[in-house]
Amino acid sequence: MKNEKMVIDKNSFIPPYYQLAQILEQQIRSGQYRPGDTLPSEAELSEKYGLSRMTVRRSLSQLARAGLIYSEQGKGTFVSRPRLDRAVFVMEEFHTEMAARGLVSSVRLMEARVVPAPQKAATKLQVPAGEKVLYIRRSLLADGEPMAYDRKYLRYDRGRPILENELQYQALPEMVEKHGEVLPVSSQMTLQATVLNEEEARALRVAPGTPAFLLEQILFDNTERPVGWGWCLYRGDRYQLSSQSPIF
Amino acid sequence: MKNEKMVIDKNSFIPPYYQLAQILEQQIRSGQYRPGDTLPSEAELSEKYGLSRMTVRRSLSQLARAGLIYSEQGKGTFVSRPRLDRAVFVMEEFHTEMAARGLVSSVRLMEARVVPAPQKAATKLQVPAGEKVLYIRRSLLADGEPMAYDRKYLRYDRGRPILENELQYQALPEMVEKHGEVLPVSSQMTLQATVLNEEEARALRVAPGTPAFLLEQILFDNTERPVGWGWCLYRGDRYQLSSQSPIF
DNA sequence: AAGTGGTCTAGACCACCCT
DNA sequence: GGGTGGTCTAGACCACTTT
Repeated sequence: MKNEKMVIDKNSFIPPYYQLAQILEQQIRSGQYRPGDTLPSEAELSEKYGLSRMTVRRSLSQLARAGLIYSEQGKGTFVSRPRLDRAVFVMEEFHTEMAARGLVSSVRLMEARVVPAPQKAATKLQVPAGEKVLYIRRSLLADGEPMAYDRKYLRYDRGRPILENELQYQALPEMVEKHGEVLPVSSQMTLQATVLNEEEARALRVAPGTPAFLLEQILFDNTERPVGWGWCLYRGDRYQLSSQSPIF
Repeated sequence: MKNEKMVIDKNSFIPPYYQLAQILEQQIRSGQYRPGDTLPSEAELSEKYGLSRMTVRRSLSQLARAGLIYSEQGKGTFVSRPRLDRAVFVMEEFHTEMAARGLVSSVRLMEARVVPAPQKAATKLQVPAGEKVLYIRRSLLADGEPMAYDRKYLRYDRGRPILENELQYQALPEMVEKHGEVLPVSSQMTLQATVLNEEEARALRVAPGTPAFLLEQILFDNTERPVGWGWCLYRGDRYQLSSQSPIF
């Protein structure tokens, strides 16, 4: 096992803080430092690699953000135990996701009406039951094949005419802004596993009973007021989520 | 609209970099700076709040990590447009999840055998087909009720006796370590929506056809060698994932 | 040329932990 | 008290963008 001291190349295009982070990461992954081990102190690393302490700290904080190490004030910096029991799944917006798969995505508007808010929608949108809201149903397609089925209730404060091509092509946030005259700034989503009923299966052109992801979404404006609510169903036979490593 | 200059309280227990981050965040969320707007330059903020540029940069990088702002070299720092179309779901380990819900979790070992690796398992574990591997089936319970059904194949390099209580109570990473004598350091998971077949439904004591999350997991050691593979089924009627805001 | 963010330094003081 | 990490400063040089 070669134990020779790695050095920082100050003429490299790679900044020193990044070089040191790579060196330490390699030493951890190779087992030179094992989970629970204490890393050299910041002062030691600073001295050893000829960097200022601030630069060393930047390397360490990068590794800490990635979950590889953690620090305790007064005690030291330690190698984390691997957390295999925790998964992070990122669900990208439909068009982004399909583009990444090399598919051409499109949207088919199935329905867009101003309706009296049903009880559940009124509750979620915090409007009186029966208040006029915008209800839309859309089919999200990849290479012409339905992949997801989106149903949403949106606040509809002003009597602004609905332009069909806006609904066809715009992402939901812009739609809400156009029609409710407010900009949604935050959202809350839950993901469930479900099976499609007859109507949903018909919309997605699959058999009833097919498994699906159910994504429920609530949109809020900057006063925490809900401005949109609904669900999007993703075909379970075409959709899966992969765990992502923490960003580095 | 009060436009009076907020100030940093240097005697506060809250560090200045955090105070400035809070001030800027409030100004963004209140709409004082809107998406796309340019924030004051680092030099201006430094002068205005009486902080060094490094401290100002720390505040800004915290907001950038949270996704509220972003910087472009030579141009400036800008307020991000809200990304409502992207959801991050975190799936915690079973015991952690149940404890958070206030439930008492337990594990029931249903089967643990050394078997010749089936084709699929051999491929995933990168061992010859028919090689001896450890196969386990476990039921994960909350307050005595089955919530998840876990099936895994593990490499089994040494002829070490299986201690049943280890399988009962230990998390998977430790199990792999004990029996394969290697420490898994990374994993790869995919999440799918599915419906339970008869055997799975029986294990979870629900009706066949019930929706479920299917979590497939591959564990790797530090040489990228797969040491474990299998699936865990989570009852769809009891399990849902909620989107998390980016860490701040 | 002037303004911006990106990186780095060499110090400093503090809070915390251990012995 | 000596070692650790947490925070902050006042400069510096650089790369990039805009004027």
